[in-house]
Amino acid sequence: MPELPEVETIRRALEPLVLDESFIAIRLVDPAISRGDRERLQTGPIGRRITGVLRRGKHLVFALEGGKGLAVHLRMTGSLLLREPDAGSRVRAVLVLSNGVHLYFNDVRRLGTLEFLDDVEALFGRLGPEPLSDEFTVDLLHAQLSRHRIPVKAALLDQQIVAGVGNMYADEALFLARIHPMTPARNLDISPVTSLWKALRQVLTDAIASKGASVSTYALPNGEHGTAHFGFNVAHKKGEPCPSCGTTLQRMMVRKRGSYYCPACQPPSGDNTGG
DNA sequence: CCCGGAACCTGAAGGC
DNA sequence: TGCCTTCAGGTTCCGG
Repeated sequence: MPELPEVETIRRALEPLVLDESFIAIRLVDPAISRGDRERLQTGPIGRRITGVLRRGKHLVFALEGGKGLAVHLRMTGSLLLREPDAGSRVRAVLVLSNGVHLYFNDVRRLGTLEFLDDVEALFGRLGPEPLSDEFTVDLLHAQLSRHRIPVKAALLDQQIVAGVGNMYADEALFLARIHPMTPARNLDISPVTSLWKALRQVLTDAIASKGASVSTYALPNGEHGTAHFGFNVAHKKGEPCPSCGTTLQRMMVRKRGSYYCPACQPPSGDNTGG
């Protein structure tokens, strides 16, 4: 499941391959992948110089001349590959570049999207702060969380509160910060928010260094797998002992999302056990 | 505004 | 063995 570290890893891998090149064809194998107008998606990006590959939250954007862009969202099972996978291929689109590079948008579940952006900044403006940016301070996180009474786990998944955090890294960050996932976001004082801020930055930075977590279909463009999941403390580890205290890790549903946590290290605080 | 829940999608896993 | 149901989760939309 590509989250911020996975998308950032893909961005870093692709940028040197496409910088200053241009798209010469956008082939829609499965037209349903298109978000917005299909005609524009196939014609808009053609011939425009690629000025960079950007990431904002979980969005990957090929920045094009004139403030325009080609946006990719991999959702659950999408990947951008330099070679078409021979087995189990579910190629939904092929991006052909002026230097001969082909990018195969592979996606079993068909939830991923491809969109031509007239204004890249408009997309970016709809998202919350980047957790690894200088702008993202403890005070900003505290301010964002204080506006919501929803469970902190749900708040971390809200892309308008913090951009780029998904289910795995939310669980990992809450574990490091020793915060129960059901704790109402606005109940968190500056002290636990400081712990959460540090945990988010550490978890995301470490995962990027490990080239992302290959727990599902995630792979780098060259087919390589990331190793961040080997460093997970709680995510997808129900029934295993907590690496900190040995207590059996548990899984609970928070807003329909599976949430892994240590009941001893992350005890409920106050009235947050309701479900 | 705030929040919960359904829908989208398909392969894997579990129940009977 | 096989059919059926549920689950996984990022995002968007709808309803209370």
